[in-house]
Amino acid sequence: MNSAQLTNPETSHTRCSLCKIRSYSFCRCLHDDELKVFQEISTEKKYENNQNIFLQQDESVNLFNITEGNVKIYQLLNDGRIQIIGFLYPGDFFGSYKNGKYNYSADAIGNVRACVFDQEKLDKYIEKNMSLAKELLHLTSHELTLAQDRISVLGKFGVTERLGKFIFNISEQRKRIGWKNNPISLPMTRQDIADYLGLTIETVSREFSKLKISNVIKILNSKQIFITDFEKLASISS
Amino acid sequence: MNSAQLTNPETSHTRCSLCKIRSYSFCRCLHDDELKVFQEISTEKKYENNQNIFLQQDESVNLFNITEGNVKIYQLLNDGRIQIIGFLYPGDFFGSYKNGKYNYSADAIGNVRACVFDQEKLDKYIEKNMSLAKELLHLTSHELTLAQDRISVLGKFGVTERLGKFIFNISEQRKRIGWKNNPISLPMTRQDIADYLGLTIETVSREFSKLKISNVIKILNSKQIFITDFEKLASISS
DNA sequence: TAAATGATTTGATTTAAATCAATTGTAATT
DNA sequence: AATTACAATTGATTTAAATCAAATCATTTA
Repeated sequence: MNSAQLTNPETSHTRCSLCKIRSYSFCRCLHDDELKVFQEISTEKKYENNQNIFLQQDESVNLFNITEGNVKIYQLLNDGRIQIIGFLYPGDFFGSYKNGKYNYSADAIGNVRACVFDQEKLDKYIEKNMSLAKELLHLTSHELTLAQDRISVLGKFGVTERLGKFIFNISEQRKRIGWKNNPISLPMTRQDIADYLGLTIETVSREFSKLKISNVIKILNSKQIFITDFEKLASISS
Repeated sequence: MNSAQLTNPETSHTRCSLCKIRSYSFCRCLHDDELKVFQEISTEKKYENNQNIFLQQDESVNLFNITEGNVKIYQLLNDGRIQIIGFLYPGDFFGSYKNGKYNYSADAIGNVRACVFDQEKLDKYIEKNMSLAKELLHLTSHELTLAQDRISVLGKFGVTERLGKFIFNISEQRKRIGWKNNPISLPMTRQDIADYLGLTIETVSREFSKLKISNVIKILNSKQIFITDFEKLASISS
C-alpha cells in the first residue's frame, strides 16, 4: 500500500497547462511561458484510499500540491492519540518547507492525485522567480491564520460550535474552489471528524443528530449532508 | 494609553548595526552593507505594560519585530471569550503579511520596544532581496509548525500536560535566545496562561500547586519559578 | 501603618464531554 | 440471502475540568 504510481509521461508535457485547479493553486502566479520549465520540476503521483503519503518522522524531501481528492494531515502522540491537523482539498499545498523531518503525517482519503516537488529543486526555482516566492509566502501566511483560528476553536469553543463551524467551513471551501456548496460530501469518517475537532466519535455523532433535530441540516447519508438553514448554522458557529 | 513614542532619531542611524537580538531575528540574513538602507524602512517604537499595539479589526498596515519585552497576541470572540494565540519574545516577528485586517490583537506585556515596518515598504524591499524573502518564508513556515503543534496540545492534551509543556517550552525558548533557562520568569498573569492553554485560572493555579507538591518546580514567587526536575517535566509534557 | 484593590490559591459543587456498553445501520464477501 | 465486518448511533454512567464561593497573598493608595 505504499508505492505510488507515476502517471503516463507522454501526457505530462502539457500537465500544467491543462491543469484544472491551477487557478486555486500557488502556481497560478506563473505565466503560461513559464509553465514548461516549471512542470519539469514536479511529477504527478497517484495514491489510493488510506495510503500513506509520508510520515512525520520521514526526512522532508518533498512538497505536494493536491490536484484531485482529499488528504488528511495528522500528528500521532506517543501513546497513540491522534490529532488531525487539517483536511486538505484540491489546490492545497502541503509538506514542510524546511530541512529535517515533516511536522505531521499525511494520508490519502479516497483516490488522490498530487504534484510532487523535490524541495531542493523547488527552492532553486524559487530563487529565480520572485513572484513564486511571494506567492508561497502569502500562502504560508494564510495557512498560519487558519491554524491560529483553529487554536481558538480548540481552546474556547464548545462541541456544538465546533461541529457547526466545521460544516460551515467545508461549505465555504467548496464555494471557493467552484464546487456546489450544498449538499456537501464529507469524505472523512466520523472518527476523523472527532480527531480533527478534539472530540470523541460519540460526541460528534450526537451533535450531528442535534443539528438534524433542530432542522439545521439533513443527513442524506452519513457522508452526504444538506444544509437546510445556513443562517442558523452560521450563528451556531459563533 | 494608545499613542506609542518614537525613540530618539539621532541614535537611529546605527540602530540595526547595534541591535542585540538581530541574530535571532529575520533580519539576520542581511549583510552589514545592506543594513543602512534596511533600517530606513522601519522605526523603533516603545509600548508600556498592557498598551495595545493593534486590534484584530484594524487595517493591517504594519509588521513588527520585538527588540525588547514581551507581547501577547490574542483573538476576542464575540461574547467576550479570549484565546491567547501566542506569547512573543525578543526577536519574534508579528502582524499579518497580507492586505485587510489583522488576524489577532496584540498587547504589550511590560515595557516593549519593537521595530515597526510599513507593510508596503517592506514588501518593496523584499522584492529586491531574495534572501530576505526566503528568510520570511522559512520564518512563517516555522511559525506554522508551532501553531500546528499547539493544535495538538489544545485538541488532545490534559491539563497537566498542557502546563508542563508550557513551562518546558518557555525554558527552551530562553535557552534559544541565550538567556538563563532556570529559574524562569513568567511575565504574563495566571489569567493569561489560562487563556493561552484553553483553561480557567483556577485550573492553572491548581496545576502549579501539583507541580510544586510533586517536586517538579519551586514557586519562588508567582512570576518566578525554578525547575527542580527537568526530566520529570519533559515526561509530563508528553 | 492601615485600608483597599487586585491577583492568586484552595475548597465545594456542578456540568459538559468522555467513557463504557449496547444497538442499529451499511457495505463487502461468500 | 445470510454472514461478516466495520461504521455510526443512542443510552447509561463516570470523570475531568468548569463554575461558584471563600480565603489568602501582594501591591498600591490613603
